[in-house]
Amino acid sequence: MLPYEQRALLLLGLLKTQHSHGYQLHEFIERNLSRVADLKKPTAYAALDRLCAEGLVDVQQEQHGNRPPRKVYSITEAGSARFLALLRESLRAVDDLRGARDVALSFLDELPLAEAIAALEERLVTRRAELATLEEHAPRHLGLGVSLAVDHVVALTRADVAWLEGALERLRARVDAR
Amino acid sequence: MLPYEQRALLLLGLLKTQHSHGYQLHEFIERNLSRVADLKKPTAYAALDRLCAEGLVDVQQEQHGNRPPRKVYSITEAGSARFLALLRESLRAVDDLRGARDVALSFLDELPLAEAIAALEERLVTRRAELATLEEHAPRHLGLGVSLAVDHVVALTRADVAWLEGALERLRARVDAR
DNA sequence: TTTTCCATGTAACTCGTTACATGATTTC
DNA sequence: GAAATCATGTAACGAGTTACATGGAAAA
Repeated sequence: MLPYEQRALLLLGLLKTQHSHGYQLHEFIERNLSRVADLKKPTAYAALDRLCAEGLVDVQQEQHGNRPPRKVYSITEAGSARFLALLRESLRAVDDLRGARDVALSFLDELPLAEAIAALEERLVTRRAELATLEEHAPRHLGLGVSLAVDHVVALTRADVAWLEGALERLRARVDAR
Repeated sequence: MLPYEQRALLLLGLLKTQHSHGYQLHEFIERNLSRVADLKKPTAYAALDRLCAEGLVDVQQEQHGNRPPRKVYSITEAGSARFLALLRESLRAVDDLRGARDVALSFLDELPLAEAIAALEERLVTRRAELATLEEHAPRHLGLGVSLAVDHVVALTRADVAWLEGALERLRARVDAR
């Protein structure tokens, strides 16, 4: 669910530290960076192919015993340069904070108040659960950057929880006022 | 940048109040709902075609003088039912809060600290400007729902600003500590 | 007179997802 | 003997974007 540029940044960034193969990269992302990014397996493989075609990484086939052969990627100089350029660019830019589901909020009035409240309560439960997951065993040994990134997601999630609590309070006040 | 379901919800919701043509709908969204949703013209027209094909809306051609003919859409009963179903569903669900640009945060360490700080300061300026835009002349006469939706975006933007301020403070402390 | 507004679209493009395929190997 | 792991992919699908096309009317 990342645009290609951010995928490239992610993969190049990981390859800068360790040359490794697709499976390994994907696994690392799922295990350690899932709080920050979400990269599907086929998308990751395709991105690596493309990075290769663009000359940003090199490949070597590797085989251990008769396990499936690996394609081990390592970053090139062009890749390093690109990584830095992407990093600078992306660090400056902002993401759109409008969620797709906010459209529904706009039509809240069309639903009986009690039902709207119930729906938002479900939303709140989900978010609180997410927040709990984010806060327990967050990755620590991965450097300042990753901590900041996770912290960012946590901050936004907390804000969403707080907003939901406030909104629910206001809506409940409307019920009582009848 | 909305998935089809949310586009459908948006268009059906507007058509519930007023039957109107594509141009008008798009304009209304741009003018009044841009803080919440972003729907491109070709995407809107395509969505209306599709809603029509699914029997959720009806069309009639209309012509005034010799201005371009209009396709005026009105919601069907199936459309109303669908609207309510989508509304209930979407109100309960949560959006993913991970931004694409958070990947860059993860690699902050790869940049000289001063440069990272400068980049995030730019980010902060942009967000503050967004926040100002959001807060001035926000739509009022559009009902509780829209106010809530805008308020939600505002809350998330404020949280992002606050997070950036905190992060910058911590990073500056690191510079001073050298 | 040039620009903007009205009103609809098409075409070309990139993107990303899901589901499936393969085949050996280690673990339960 | 079944299931999960390792490792790579393909195919089919549908979404959404940008840029362009059209053509009259009103506004600057």
